[in-house]
Amino acid sequence: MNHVTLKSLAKDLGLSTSTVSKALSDSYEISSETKKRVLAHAKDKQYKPNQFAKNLRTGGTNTIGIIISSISNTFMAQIVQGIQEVAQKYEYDFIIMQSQEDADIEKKSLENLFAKGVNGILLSPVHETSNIALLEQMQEEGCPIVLFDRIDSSLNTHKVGVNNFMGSYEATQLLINSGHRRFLHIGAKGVGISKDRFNGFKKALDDADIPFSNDQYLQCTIGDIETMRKEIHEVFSKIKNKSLEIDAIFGGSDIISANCLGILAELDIKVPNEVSVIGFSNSDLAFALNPSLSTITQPAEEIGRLAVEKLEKILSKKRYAHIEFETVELDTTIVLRNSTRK
Amino acid sequence: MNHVTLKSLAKDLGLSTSTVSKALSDSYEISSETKKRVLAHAKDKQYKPNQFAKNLRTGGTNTIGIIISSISNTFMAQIVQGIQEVAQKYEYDFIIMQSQEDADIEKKSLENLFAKGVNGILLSPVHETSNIALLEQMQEEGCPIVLFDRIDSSLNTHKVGVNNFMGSYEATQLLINSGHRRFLHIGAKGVGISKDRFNGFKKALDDADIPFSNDQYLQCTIGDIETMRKEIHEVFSKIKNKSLEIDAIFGGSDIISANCLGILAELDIKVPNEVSVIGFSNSDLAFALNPSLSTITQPAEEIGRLAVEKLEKILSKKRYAHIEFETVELDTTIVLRNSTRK
DNA sequence: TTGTACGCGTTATCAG
DNA sequence: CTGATAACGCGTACAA
Repeated sequence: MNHVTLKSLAKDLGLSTSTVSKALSDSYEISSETKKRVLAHAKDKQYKPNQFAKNLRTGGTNTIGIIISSISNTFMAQIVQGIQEVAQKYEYDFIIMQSQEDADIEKKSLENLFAKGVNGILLSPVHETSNIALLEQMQEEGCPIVLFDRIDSSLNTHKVGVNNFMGSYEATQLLINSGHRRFLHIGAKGVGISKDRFNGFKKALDDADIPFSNDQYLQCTIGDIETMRKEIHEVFSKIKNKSLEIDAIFGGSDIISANCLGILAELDIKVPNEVSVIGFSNSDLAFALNPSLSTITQPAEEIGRLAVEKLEKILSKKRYAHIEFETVELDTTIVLRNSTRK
Repeated sequence: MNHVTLKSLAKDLGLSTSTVSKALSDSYEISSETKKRVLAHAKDKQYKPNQFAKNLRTGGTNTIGIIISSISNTFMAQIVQGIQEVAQKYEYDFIIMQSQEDADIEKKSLENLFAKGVNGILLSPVHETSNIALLEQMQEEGCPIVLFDRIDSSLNTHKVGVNNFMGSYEATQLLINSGHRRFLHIGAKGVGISKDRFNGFKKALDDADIPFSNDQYLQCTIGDIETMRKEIHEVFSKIKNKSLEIDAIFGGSDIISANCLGILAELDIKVPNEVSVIGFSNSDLAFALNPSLSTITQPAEEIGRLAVEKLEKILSKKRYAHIEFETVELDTTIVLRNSTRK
């Protein structure tokens, strides 16, 4: 009684495999009588179709590939949560791969997923130009790509993320309205959306006629956490010894924001008395920080959900050729906690 | 030029599919001359074997299933990182599923993975008795299971985790040595390893003749974060209004520890002046908290790596019958930061 | 050393 | 409404 297959079911019931197959897929060709018999027996025997045979036959895999920078990033984990939710709905499996902010690893992952014959890929690119040629080729060969989070790539496809410019603009404006004037903006080097975030920030300053000089903008290394900390530490030291006057720090990503607070504590710079801090962050721990961290929060799960929906849209219409690609920019939410002066 | 298959390669080279197949798998039956030709051509054509056909043929899938409570848990994310590392080495893919602390979802996930024909499963069980019967059945039917993190299950198999008793014992002892006497221990309700952690804690107290009453032990709900916070908040309120005298709080898991700090800050209970805090935690943010959180840290990635190695061991020896299962208990590391008085 | 032929479990086509 | 048959791409006895 090893494996229950179509054949074994057919034998049990005195039917042919094709009849059983059709019955199980609720084909109109089969009498409801037979369907009932087959279904009952299949359930009884706990029949599970062999996915590989199915995939081999149909060409599809019912699997989508996901490539993110790192799984141990709260924001990404939340997105994956959303992805899983909708993927389940459409009965997709998914394979997660990590690019670790490295374009070469990203390339390998893409090729790997493609070789596995995934139906489509959800990608948060390493940077705006990484592997564009490969991605285009994959699209042509019938493997649709949907970008999420980092949606500044020049690839022509669906993109799902947030309006980084606006989120940044509004947060900055809030800080300005509560009296902050000398800002330090810390962004991620080489990441395109960092530019949008910086631009939103800068626009708010300009609109309020607040001066800004280049030493108020740090583009720090991502991918290597130690280097990042060192870079931030260096600038904060200047704040500590008053060679750089700052009253508000704006962290451009989840990881940057978290590290800012830790380093400020190390240097014994009081938050928010000496300096306010606000940052893009989706960590549940933001509230646990002391002072709790004011954040610009992204609808991470919604990004994940929408990304799958977009992919499904392409997948379901594959044959119908021409698709109008769109970019969805969701709104961010600003949560003011205790790291910012009122 | 659609798909490159064995057949197409064979045609190109004027060979048969079987020769090509054997050449590609480096069979001794094929002349090194032919092998070179085939390999070169295959590389040229970017031939990728169809996994589904291969799997269908061989029965295996080269895929392992992973079931964890939640992907947005730093500790689990780190474990997955370790898993990925070793899985890559053995050329395994992996599918991640989340049980969300729910035994029914765990069951569905197990069945799903089994139906997919994964080679084996890495599982961090919802609790010590969840789905034991199913797991045993799956093992019998040739799907090996390796447990990690929560290794108190009665299932007979390889298990990889940490020595929770000792980690807890030593941490408590440290706090005792620095003068703490009135402890509050917060564990996760229904999770077996919480008992080990509590027992280690209790033993340290006993060995030092420190009295302990039941209201110094809170078993809080996991799976629903709001409920957890409410439960913790309630107890901490007693500390605040002095109806419960406590000078040290011991958080029994990553999530618990983080929430403790947040709630203490909310209630304006000074750490470590009024109360010291130490907790099991693997969050990178521990250092970013203010005061930074003293932690008992688990070698998460190593747990992941070892778990895959154990699984591979079973997989490679499948035919050789009798396997001696073992339980690996790695050591924890205590990192004292500023949340504990010296 | 190479080629032939079959089967893994499924779906799809076509005939009955 | 049902059944025989082919095919998906691969690996492997077995034959040459």
